[in-house]
Amino acid sequence: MTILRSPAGIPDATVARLPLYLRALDELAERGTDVCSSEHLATAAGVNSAIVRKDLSHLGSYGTRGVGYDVRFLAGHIAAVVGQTQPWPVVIVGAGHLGSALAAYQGFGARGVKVAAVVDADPELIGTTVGGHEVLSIEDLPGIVERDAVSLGIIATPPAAAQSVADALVEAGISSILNFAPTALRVPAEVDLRQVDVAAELQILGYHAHRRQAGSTEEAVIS
Amino acid sequence: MTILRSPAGIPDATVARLPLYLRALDELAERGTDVCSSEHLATAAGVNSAIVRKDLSHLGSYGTRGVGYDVRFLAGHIAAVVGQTQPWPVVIVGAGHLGSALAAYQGFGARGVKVAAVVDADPELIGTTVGGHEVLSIEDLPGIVERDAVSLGIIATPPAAAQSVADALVEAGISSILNFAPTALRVPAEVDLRQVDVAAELQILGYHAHRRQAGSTEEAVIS
DNA sequence: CCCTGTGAAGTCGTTCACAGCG
DNA sequence: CGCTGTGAACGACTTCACAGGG
Repeated sequence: MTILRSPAGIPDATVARLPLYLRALDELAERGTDVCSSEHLATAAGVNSAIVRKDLSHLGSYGTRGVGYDVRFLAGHIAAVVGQTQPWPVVIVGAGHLGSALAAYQGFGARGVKVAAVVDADPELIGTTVGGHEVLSIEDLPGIVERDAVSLGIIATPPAAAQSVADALVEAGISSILNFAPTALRVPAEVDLRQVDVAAELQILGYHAHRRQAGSTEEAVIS
Repeated sequence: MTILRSPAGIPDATVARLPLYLRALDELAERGTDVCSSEHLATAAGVNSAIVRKDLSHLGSYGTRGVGYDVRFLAGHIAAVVGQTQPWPVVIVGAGHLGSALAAYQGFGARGVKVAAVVDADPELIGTTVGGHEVLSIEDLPGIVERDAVSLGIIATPPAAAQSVADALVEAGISSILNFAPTALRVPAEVDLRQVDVAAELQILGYHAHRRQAGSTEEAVIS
């Protein structure tokens, strides 16, 4: 008999949407909604309802047919799946504009993230305070990582420094990296790397804007 | 006969990689590389070579068989496709930590983006200077958009304000929005919307980190 | 001979549509 | 009767493998 369906092998696309559902469910809960349909959750999360049902089915989650999902129960379930039962400690490398903004960001707490430390290589910045965190030396990384059992690192440095920072993070034992520097990083296969490139996002938007403008005047000439 | 293959209908996945190629090509050009193979470009951009060739084939771009691609020519061609022949003016809404960091970001210039204005709703912030830009009132949006022909907007406000800001941007005539606020925005279909959610990225990384840790101890119990 | 450009195959994700349960 | 959960159809993207040109 089935006792526990361990949520193994959840598709990446689904995993990427779980945080959206979590956020949407938290909002619904705050507004006093106890139960919601897939349709309801879908609009709150900005996706369509078929995909919500398919995604949730991957977690082996139980809704009630004819009724919907228990908001609090589902939120707790998803939180457990993403390992957000207790906050993840994160180390931010780079105390420039972006690093400071991230260090000061108030929204992390509610999303299961807490800033363990901010480090930088620049002696001028070390010792200053950003977002309530004293900036430490990047030399201290190994100690910080071990002491707070940090497994997530954020790179918020200029591109030229990003690769060596990544190496240092891996060396210190960090296995998940979020990189804001516009560079392709080389990391070992077991390290999980995600990229945020604001300029690239704008260029993608630019492409579509460009097509909208040019679309009417330009014409394809084929054959 | 085929005179011009207008690059219509480029797959979204390809469009999303064009900025990476552009960045990689610019780096190669700076290092004095004149010609590069798909393999070469692939490693510089952090993808694999088959996808580079397929992507470039969508642009109708010409490499030389047995040799590779002319770095400068290809960069110019991609820049033209994404509409980056001249910088896109961008308006940043929200002069908090994140908005300030974006306003001060030095990397936009090289990537075909220029900050046209920074606006905020908070009277305390209006008139201050962030990243060399005087913060203007959000009331001035329509004027700014029209004067500088801005078509890209960045939302860097608290989530509670994001929807009304989006409405204001659309109202002012902006058709492409990059949203940093963790909220699902509702915009007209003709408006292009992209989302950057740092906390969500960290949660995704958290999921994998969680599985790495728990994977060995937990076990699936099926049937 | 090497590297591009591309059909074909394979993989992954989404959407559809409905059976089944509360 | 409504909504979940899911097989099946569909579509998109990636990878393979090789024909073809410089």
